Amino acid sequence: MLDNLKVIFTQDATSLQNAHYLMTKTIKTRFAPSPTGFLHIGGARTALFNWLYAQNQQGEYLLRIEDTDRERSTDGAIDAILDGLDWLGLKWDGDPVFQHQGAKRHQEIAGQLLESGHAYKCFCTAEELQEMRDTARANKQPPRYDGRWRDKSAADHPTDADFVIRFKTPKDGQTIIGDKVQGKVTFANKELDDLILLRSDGSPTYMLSVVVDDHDMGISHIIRGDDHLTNAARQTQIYNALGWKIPTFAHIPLIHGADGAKLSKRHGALGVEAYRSMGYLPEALRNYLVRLGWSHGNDEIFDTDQMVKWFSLKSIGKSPARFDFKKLKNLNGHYIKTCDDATLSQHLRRALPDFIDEDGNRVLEDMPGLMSEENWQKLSLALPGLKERAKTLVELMDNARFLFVARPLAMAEKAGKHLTDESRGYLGELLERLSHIEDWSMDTLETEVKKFTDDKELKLGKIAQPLRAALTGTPTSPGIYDVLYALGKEESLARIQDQLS
RNA sequence: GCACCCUUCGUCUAGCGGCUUAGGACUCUGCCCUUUCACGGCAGCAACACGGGUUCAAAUCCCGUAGGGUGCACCA
Repeated sequence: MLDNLKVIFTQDATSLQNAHYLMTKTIKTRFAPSPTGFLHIGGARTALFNWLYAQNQQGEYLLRIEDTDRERSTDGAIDAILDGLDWLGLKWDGDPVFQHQGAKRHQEIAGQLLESGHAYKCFCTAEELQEMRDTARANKQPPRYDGRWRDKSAADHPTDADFVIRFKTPKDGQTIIGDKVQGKVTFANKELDDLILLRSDGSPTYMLSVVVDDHDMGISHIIRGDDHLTNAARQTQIYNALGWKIPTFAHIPLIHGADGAKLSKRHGALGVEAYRSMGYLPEALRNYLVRLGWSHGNDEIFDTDQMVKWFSLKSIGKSPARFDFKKLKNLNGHYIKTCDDATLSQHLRRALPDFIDEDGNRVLEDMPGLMSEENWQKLSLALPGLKERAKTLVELMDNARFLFVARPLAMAEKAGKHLTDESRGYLGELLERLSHIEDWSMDTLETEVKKFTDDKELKLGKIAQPLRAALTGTPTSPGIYDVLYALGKEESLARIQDQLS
C-alpha cells in the first residue's frame, strides 16, 4: 500500500484522489480456507458471503490459502477448493495468496513483537505442556499455559534448548470485539493465555500469519465462521500490540447437520464437488446457502443480481442453521426448470461421469458410455419436457433413459398393464395414421392423436398410457408428444410395432 | 470444567413494544388441473424452550433456568 502511494504521489491530482479513495474506502474481503480437505458446505457459504459483500460494496474479494501447516496441507485439497469455488461461481479477484510464502515476513513481525516486549521466548517441552494441561484439568481449571517463561530474563534462558515465541497477552482488563453479526462481545483477558507465534522450528503459526496477512493484504472485512470468535479476541490483541488498525469482523453462525449436531457425511459435510455429482446446479446451491442465516424479508428465490444488491451483514442472523436436503432439492428443481437448454446440457455433460446418489454411491454408471453425440442430440430434443419434472440432474438423466435404450424395450410391470388386447388394437390403428405424418412436429402429433381419440370417441388417457408404455417401457415419462417428437418418427413407429405382435 | 454464542411451526426464516386470531418458504396431508409423472392453483396440519420481572401493552427489553453450539494445540 505504501509503495503504491509513493508511485501515485508523483502523478496528478486525480490519481491522488484515487489513492485516498483506495486508502479509506475500498472494501476488501477474503476467503481463507485451509487446504487440509475439500471445500465443504460451510466453507462454501463463508466464501459466498464474502463474495456477496464485496460485490455489494463494489470492493474486492480475495482468496488466501492458509497452508502454514505444511504437514497437513495437500495440493489435492488446494485443487479441490479452487475447483469448487470456480464451479460455484465465486471467482476471486487477483491471484490466490499462499500463506506459507509469507513466512519470512511473519517471522519478522514476531521478532518485532519480541523486541517491543509484546512477546517472549518459552522453553517448555511438549511433555511439560501436556503435564500442565493435565493438572489443570484435574483441578477443574481451564487448560491454559501458565506463563512460567513470561517474565524470565535473558540470563535465565538456556543456551542450547529449543524455544517458541509466545505472545504476551495482557493479564488484566478485557478485550472487546465489535462484530457486525455478533454485536459487542467481551472477553476477560485472563481467559486468554499466551499463544504461540513462532514454533520451535521457527515457522509461524496461524494466529500470527492471519493477522499479518490480513493487514498486509488490506483486508477491511473479515467474514468467517463463528468458531473463530475467540480467535478474534486474540487477534485483536496482536493488532493492538502492533499498532495496526483492526478490520471489521463478522462472525457468521455455523451450519449443522439435519440432526442438529455437527455436520456428518450424511448431512452435508461433503465437498461441493459432491453436490455437483449429485446433480445440483451451482445457482441452486448458492440460493440455498444464502438463505441459511441471511434473509431479505420473505423472499426465497434470488438471482445473482438480486442477491448482490440486497446482501448486507445486518440481515445475517446469529443462530446456527441445519442443513436440509429437501429444500435444496426443491430449489434445484426450480433452477433446472428455468435453466436454458444449452446451459443445462453443459452442466449435464460436466456432471454425468461422476453421478452419485445421496449416500455417495455411484449411479447411472452405464450412461456416460451410452451418450454418443447423436444421443446428446436426442436428449436436447427431449430436454424441455425432461427439465419440468426433475429435481436433480441425476433424476433428469434417469428419466431420459428411455431415449437411449435398445429395442425391443424391456417392459416395466406397471407399464405392461396398459398393453391389453384392446389397447394393442388401438395402437395398431394409431400406428397406421402416424406412419403417414410427414411433418413430425409436436403440434402435428398432438393434432393427429387428438383426431384419433375423437374419431374413436376415446378418452385421451385410453391411448396415451398404452402409447407411453410402448414408447418408453415405463409408466411415467414426459408428455407423450414430447416423447414421440424426441424419439423421432422411425424409432417411434418401430417401438409401437414391437408391442403389436 | 471454564469462556463465548444461540433458542419463533419438523426445517429455513419474517418479526426489530401495540399493525399479529404470529407471516412466508420447504416438507407432509387433502382437493383441483390433468395423457402418466412432475409443475401449477387452492386448502389444511404445525412454532414464540421455561420461569420471573419492566411496561397501560412483550415473540420483541432485562434477569435467571434448561437445552444446544463453538472455543480452550508447537491445527487452522
